[in-house]
This record gives sequence, structure tokens and C-alpha cells, in this order.
Amino acid sequence: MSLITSIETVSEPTHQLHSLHDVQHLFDRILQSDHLFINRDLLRSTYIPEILPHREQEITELANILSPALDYAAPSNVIMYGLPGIGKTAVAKYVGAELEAAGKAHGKNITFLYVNCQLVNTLHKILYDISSHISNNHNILTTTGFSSDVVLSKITTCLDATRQVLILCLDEADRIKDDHALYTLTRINEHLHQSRVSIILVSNDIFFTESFDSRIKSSLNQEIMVFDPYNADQLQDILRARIKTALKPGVIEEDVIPLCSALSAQEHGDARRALDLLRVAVELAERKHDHNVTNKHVRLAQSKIEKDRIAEVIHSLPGQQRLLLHAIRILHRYNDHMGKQSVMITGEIYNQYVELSKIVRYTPLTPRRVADFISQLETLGILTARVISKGRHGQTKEIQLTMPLAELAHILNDDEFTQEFQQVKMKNQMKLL
DNA sequence: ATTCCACAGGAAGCGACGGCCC
DNA sequence: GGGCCGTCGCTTCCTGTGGAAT
Repeated sequence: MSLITSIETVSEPTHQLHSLHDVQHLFDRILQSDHLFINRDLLRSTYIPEILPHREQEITELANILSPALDYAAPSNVIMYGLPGIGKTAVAKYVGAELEAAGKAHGKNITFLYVNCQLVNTLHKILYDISSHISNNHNILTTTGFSSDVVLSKITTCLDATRQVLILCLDEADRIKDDHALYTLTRINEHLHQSRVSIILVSNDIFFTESFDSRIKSSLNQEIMVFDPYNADQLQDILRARIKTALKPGVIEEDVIPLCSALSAQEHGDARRALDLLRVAVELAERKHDHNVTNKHVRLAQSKIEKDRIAEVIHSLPGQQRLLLHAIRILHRYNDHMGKQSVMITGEIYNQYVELSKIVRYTPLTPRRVADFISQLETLGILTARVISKGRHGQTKEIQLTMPLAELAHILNDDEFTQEFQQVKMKNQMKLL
């Protein structure tokens, strides 16, 4: 389907809702349809259940490491390694909550603070997270504008004033930009007299501490826990435990759980993925008013999850990166038109990008910056790129889309740039825009 | 064996920004 | 309102790369 025809198809809905009455009927119909869920939130990976199947050993190990906190002693710092979706975060949060509860029962002040370093990725941001968490009834900084030293000093004063053990869990710790941040955090105890801080570092990257200098390694003084991926049988147990409370009895066909588990085990034993797959499969079945969830729904869910992920990523890209994607789309289409390979190289993509920048009146960024964008798009799974040498014609990158061109065109269809390109296309009869 | 090309990608630095203090 | 602090997006400068051409 050409870009212009695909725009036409989405322009006008065939049926329009005119009144609040219509809307009420619409939702009545949805509510009256068969509900397969009892509680869909229980099939979300963010939900921490009361029992974590196949992680009993890790829970016990972490609990043993952290138990000195109940005597106001500093537990060892812990590094937890393992691939995504295999229960590291769940174990840390589970043990953290249990420890807080045990502290309360024994009259000890223990605080567990979970920080996701994907967003909170600098020392400064981490310190502000700590300060806002421990600030209850204390005059401590909860806003920005202070140097890291000032915030750190306020935190240590507040901690010492309230005698407590703070367990700081830094998830995705490999995202922290500055090694110095970890060094500072691991040495907080040197400033404390009454309280103690212990750190749990959670990472998918087993090599992330390799680059640390010896000062950080020694100040970490860590216990290491390595999490093994779940196998297909273990994933089945996890899913079966969740569906007992999340879904109505008998709505799942016999082979659905084994299929979800097998597909997720193929990746790397990712329980998060297995739960998403099952939840989306049930949602699709519900929307179709089917009474059972079958393998067909799981396969549809698998394709939907992947498409949704890429579309969401593309829509959230900044303007310049979307413009670059338009350049790639047009170049790809041109290559198809000329019967050439769908492989593109950096130089021609950059030239196309500069052309488009003129149309939308953007100042084109430098080739260096655009090269970074290409690497980022590769990281996001939208492109594949490999460095090749063209001999006397220099070194470059061979770039390919990971999705069909039509799919990218469809995703970019409602993009703000598309309309401008359409106007230019009509004015200049440029077939390939 | 040497030269050459078109980049890749690291490092450093700049300016803008948001949020605060004084 | 100027100064401070940390962050971010970006440019500029630079060195490295590797295979075809000479």
C-alpha cells in the first residue's frame, strides 16, 4: 500500500459516536461481554506475589545476608546478576518488604528503598531519591538546586538522627553513568555513627563491575548472587500460580501455558515475557468475545507485543530521529523501486536526511550526531547495522530495517512530518516521498 | 607495501535549561 | 537578578579502521 493510500484509509471513521448516550451504551456492551479475568493486574510483571516459585533458595540467601540489619549492624553489600525477567527485582523487593516488617515487629527501624537507575542514573538523582524517601518529619531536601555534597550531608545527618538501617536497592545499576557515584554511595557508612547503609546492586550485565577501579571494588565488599534463567517447566509453574487468582477457572486451554512458557524459555527464560504473553492473549480472547484462550490467541499476542513495542518506541522518538527514520523509509522505498538491495549505507541516509530537513525547515544535525542516532535506533531494535569496509571507498555502515517497510510506513503514517511531505509531494509530483 | 577513502566512534567542550540559593 | 549546580543535546576535533586501488 502506498503512503498516500494508507493515509486515506485512516482519515475518516465509518461510524461516529454522537452523544454521551452512545458512549454509555458502548461501555455497557464492553462491560456485558464475557470477562475472562478476575484481576488482570495479577498477570502484570510489576505485581509481586506472596509466593515466588523457584526462587526460594535466592530468597533465603538474601535474607541471610541482610539479617544483621535486625541488630543495627551493616549487612554486606550485594550484587545480583542475571538476565532480564528472571526474578532479581522480585526477590529483592520481596526480601526488602519482609525485612522491613521483621524490623517493625522487633522494634527496629529498617528502611528498604528501591531505585530504578534507568531513570535515576546519576549520583545527584539517587541522593534526591534517598532524601525524599527518608524525609518524613525531618527538615530535609526534597527539591533540586543543591549540590550533591549538600544533599549527602543532609542525608547522613537525618539518618543518624533517626538510628536506622537503610537498604538501598539500585536496580539496573549498570545504567548509572558515573562510577564515582557508586564509590560515594558505598562510603556513606564512614559518615554515619548511629545508622548504617547497605547497597544491593541489580544488573543484567555480568561484566558491569569489571570496569570499576580497585577503590570501588574494595569499598563494595560485596556478596555476589547469580540468578539462573527459568526453564520452561519452571515458567509453567509461575504462570499456573498466577492464573489461579487472576483468571476465571477453565478459561485457558490445556496447551496455552506450555506454549507461553516454551516461547519465553526460547528467549532466555524470561518470566516477564511469559506473563505479558499470557495477559495479552487473554485480552485478545476477551475482545473477540471468545470463551477460551487458545494457542491462536498466544500467537496473535506474540506478534502484537512486538509490533506495539516498536510503534511505541518510534512514536516517542524526538523529531530529528523520526526525520531520520523518514529518510530511511524513503531511501528504502527508492531502492525497492530501482530493484536494488534494501541495504543502505550511512552516507546516503545522511544525504537523504539533509534533503528532508530542508523540506520541514529543520537545521540538519552533523554527521557525527546522526551516526549516534543510527546507533541508538540499532539499540532499540529498529535497525541492524554492521561496519563494513568498501576498500578504497572507505569504511561505512550497512544498515537494514528489522521490520517490513510497509510496517514502518504504517507507523509513521500519523507522524507530523508525513503531512508536510504529502504537500510537497503533491506540489512537485515526487513519487517517492 | 603503501596509499586512500569514508566513515566509526571517543573525548572534550560549549551553551541552554531547570531549579534552587543568596 | 546573578550565581551555582547538574544534566542534556550537540559540535568539533581527533585517531583508528580495513580492504580496494595503486
